[in-house]
Amino acid sequence: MTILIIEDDEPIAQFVGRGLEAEGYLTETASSGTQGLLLATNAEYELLLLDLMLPDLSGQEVCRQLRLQDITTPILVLSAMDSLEDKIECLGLGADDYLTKPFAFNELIARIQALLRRSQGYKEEAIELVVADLTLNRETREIHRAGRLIELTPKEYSLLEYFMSAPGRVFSRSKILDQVWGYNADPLTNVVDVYIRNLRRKLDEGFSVSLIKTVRGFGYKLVDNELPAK
Amino acid sequence: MTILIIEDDEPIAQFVGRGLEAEGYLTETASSGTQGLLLATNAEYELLLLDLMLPDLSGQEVCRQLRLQDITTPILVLSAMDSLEDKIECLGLGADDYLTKPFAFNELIARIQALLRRSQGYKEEAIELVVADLTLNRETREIHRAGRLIELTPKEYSLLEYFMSAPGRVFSRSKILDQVWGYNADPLTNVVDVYIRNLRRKLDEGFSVSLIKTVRGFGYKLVDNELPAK
DNA sequence: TCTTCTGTTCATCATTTTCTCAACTGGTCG
DNA sequence: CGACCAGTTGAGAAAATGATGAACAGAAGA
Repeated sequence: MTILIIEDDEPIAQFVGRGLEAEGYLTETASSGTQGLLLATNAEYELLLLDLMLPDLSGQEVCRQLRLQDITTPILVLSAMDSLEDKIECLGLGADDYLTKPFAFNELIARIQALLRRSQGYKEEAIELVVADLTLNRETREIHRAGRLIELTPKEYSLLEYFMSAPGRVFSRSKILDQVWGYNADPLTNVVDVYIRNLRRKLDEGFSVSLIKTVRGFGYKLVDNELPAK
Repeated sequence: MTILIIEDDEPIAQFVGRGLEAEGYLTETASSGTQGLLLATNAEYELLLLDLMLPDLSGQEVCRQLRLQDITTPILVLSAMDSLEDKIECLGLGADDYLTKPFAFNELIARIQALLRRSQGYKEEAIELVVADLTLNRETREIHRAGRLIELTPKEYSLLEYFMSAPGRVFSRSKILDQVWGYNADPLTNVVDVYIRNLRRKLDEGFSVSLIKTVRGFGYKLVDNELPAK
């Protein structure tokens, strides 16, 4: 769930970024058109917030290029220009929505949610995830293993939630970094390993069966729900 | 707990908004049909006040779209048109009541209360909320912990009521801001933290068990009523 | 009008979390 | 056998987060 903010005005970018983070989104910022285009082309984002007035490459151009490359990430244009033509031009170039500055933060959130809902379809998210004797409740944020409450830090929680969304599936380190950390700036980091370790310590302590399996050369996976074939 | 006013005539919107706030409601305003539709779709409101004559998207259309999306928030239409047909058309589109401008403010209040009463009747709102040894009585607005009366300011009361409506559930700061403060113009404020602190001071003073739990990195929750999962 | 009470912001402090680093383990393969 | 690779682990510095007290403005009430 990462949102890319392409905006050269530092204070605005920061304001929007922090606000979105308070809403629970991950955010990244690009401060120029070319940088934004580059990031949007090479990483997966849930949504792009695009300013029109950018130093090197205009927002319009960023938008056009992305659509030319068949990148369908929803684009919400933020602009100081209030003219109908600008709006129409942007929508013609492939933007999905258009919001005029200054705007109420509320409205920004509403539009983002609307776009996300539209792009993700209506897949109902389960409130409680269950894998083997492990349960994760999204409403209370509580995790139990065999009835015992397990306390996790936010990152540990996100990581486990990600694993539990697809039990049995193998996730590569870089995929995990992308989805849980929201960026892949440093490909040499071993945070993932470290967090797997922390999770293992908290989840498996006192139990005989380990829930997270290492897949050598690929990554990690959570044990499957299915009964072991015997 | 918030009423959304969809009205493009600034003075009227302000007049109604202030009046409702004086009555103790939280209000928000949308100045166009699309904006109103957007907000009503993506945030939770208790009631919508809908003008028919709107710049971009007519009130009728807003009404129709909302009902198409299965959004059942009560809608009170405000209109300058006094014809029976208009009224019938609106009610046919899913509006709940119809008030002709100009109207007496008193009448507006009366109809709003009627609608709220009707819509909340379905929800079967409990008069007394109970969590652990804490009780909140909506009729007397009294709060007791272990029999001891606790005095709260209005904001503290709203906050606690919100928490008690879903014990055990984790609420993010922004969600709390949305629901209790009714806006999030400043997503960076820490009022919520401060109010939690006030509540804790008043609720937990002299008791050994704290009722409000911090969920680091996410928000707060009230202790759960349920027995621990076995 | 004056006073008190509420709501809110701000700065500071303590704690927890995140992440990097470097040493370590154990299997694999020349 | 020894070098190497992939992953594991512990420790600690740096950053983020939450708790708290104080200050203050504006609203409500006397």
